[in-house]
Amino acid sequence: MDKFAIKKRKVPGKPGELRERRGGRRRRTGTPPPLTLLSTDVRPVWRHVAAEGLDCDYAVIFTRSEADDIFLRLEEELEYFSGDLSRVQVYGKWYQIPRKQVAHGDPRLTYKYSGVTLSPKPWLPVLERIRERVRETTGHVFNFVLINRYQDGKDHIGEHRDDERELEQGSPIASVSFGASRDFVFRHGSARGGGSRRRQGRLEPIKLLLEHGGLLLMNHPTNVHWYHSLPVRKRVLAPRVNLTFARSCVSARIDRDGRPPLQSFPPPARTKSLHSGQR
DNA sequence: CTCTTTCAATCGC
DNA sequence: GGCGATTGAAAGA
Repeated sequence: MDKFAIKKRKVPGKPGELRERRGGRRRRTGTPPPLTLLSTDVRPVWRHVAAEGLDCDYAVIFTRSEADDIFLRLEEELEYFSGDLSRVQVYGKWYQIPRKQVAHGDPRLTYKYSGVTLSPKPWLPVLERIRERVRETTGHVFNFVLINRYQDGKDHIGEHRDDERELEQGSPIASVSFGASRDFVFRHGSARGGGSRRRQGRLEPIKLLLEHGGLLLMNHPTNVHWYHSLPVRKRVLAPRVNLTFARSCVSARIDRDGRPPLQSFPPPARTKSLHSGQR
């Protein structure tokens, strides 16, 4: 709790109001500080990423050793969705999604992804540790996290916007990365689709490198007009785990008489949406 | 009922 | 290796 010593102070150009205390005297020669202090003695350096309708902040918020430790724990402890929850239909054909995916969050929240309603699994200590650091560095509290694991550079995610309809109005989305660095691309909605190359005055794509221990904060209204993707990178051979934190306001329907909703996992199939055979 | 949005692989350059 | 264009059924507004 006091490991990542911070104190409140307004700092221009920062996404949050919090900033770590500067501890310059710690690096005296001959008296190395305890490893736990050394490993967290980092002040995040924020980079603001802005364009027309795009407002993001990026910083590495974990030291190398913290990130190494967290990455190992994530690899050991996470169990990703499988079966119907990891398949998607595109242009009439069914595919395994080109990555692994799992959701954790407060009980009774739901999350819709490509027509499938996911119930998040309960929080794990390593996830709460990450969430707490994000809160310390941004001032925002999140109640849900969608985790994507990219085995190597062939795993990817196509262009999409994060659906803000289910999020609390105006709340940002925090994307935290561990493992291999990967390119990340924003494209404006008007720059997509056929013929867009010829259009004058179009907005150029914005490319970022998401690093081990890095946090990308996507502020409103970024996700309204800008799409983002994690493109294939054939030369990347190592895995990356990404955690997208959000503040959801969608609790499972019911609540009419305060009855706790039964965990629907998988949700009762109201439609035939998960079956490829029937046609 | 109509309209909009969404996903990933494949092919050509 | 990378990028743009192309492929449609299903869901939700």
